[in-house]
Amino acid sequence: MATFEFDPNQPIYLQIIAEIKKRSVRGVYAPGAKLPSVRDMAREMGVNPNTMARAYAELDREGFVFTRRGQGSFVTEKQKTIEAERQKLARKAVARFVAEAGELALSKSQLATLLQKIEEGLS
Amino acid sequence: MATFEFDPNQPIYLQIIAEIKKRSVRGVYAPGAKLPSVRDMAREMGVNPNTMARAYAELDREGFVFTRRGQGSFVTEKQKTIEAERQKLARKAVARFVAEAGELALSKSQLATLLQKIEEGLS
DNA sequence: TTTAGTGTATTATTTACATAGAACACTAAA
DNA sequence: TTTAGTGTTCTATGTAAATAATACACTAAA
Repeated sequence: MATFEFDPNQPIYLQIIAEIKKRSVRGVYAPGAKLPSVRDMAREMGVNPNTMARAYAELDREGFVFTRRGQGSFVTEKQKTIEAERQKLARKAVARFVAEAGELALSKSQLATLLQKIEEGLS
Repeated sequence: MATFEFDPNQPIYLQIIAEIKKRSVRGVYAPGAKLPSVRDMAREMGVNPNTMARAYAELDREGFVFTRRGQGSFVTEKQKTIEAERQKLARKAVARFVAEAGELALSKSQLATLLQKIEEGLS
């Protein structure tokens, strides 16, 4: 199976947190859905259960996930929270792109070309 | 002075490498220009000289910088290399944005709104 | 009550990163 | 030759992340 691809230059538990949020945002996990158990998800992604437990605990602490001891961990039922996460991630993506474009001192024409590529890449 | 802002979740030496490349791409350091000494740059960015030395050594290994022992380190004189770096970074920025948009399952209208924001943000 | 499946906690080990401090090797100029 | 300014190397220390192995606490169902 997959064994998720991790960026070796970023803590794994942070990448797991981001991945679970993105899955929730795009509906892979519905609001209130039960997440795979710590051990199952660890096996699925190819990491140590302790690392997965850390990710789950952090998601719980943030309120994005709620945990029932003995039962499992579940994505929040609040659609508002999930929708807020989508907006947050979308804004961050735009902000980063704009920042990077600035840091490269791209000309307007160069930027226009890139934006066109984006639109084409999604058609 | 500045004491550069580093992301605590990414190795500092990698962020330094990226920063020097971006400065070169946007002309802060001209092709062939002498970089500040390891000790000066370390002081400027607020890191340990050993960390800066690691960044310089890596840039040298990549061929983006060349070093003359006893004289200093210099940005490559090959404009081709710098231009290639600009293109690489630009492509990466676009690819990441497209990937993130996909991971969020944004609708076409949502994406169109974001793209418009980008164009506005640069006008 | 027993069992299996949950999350949680603990201890130990390894590795990478960053810092600290010092020394070395080379170059250019006084 | 001496000095100052380069990059380079070395040893030591502290910290965070990840793994490994184990045990504990709770829940639901057999």
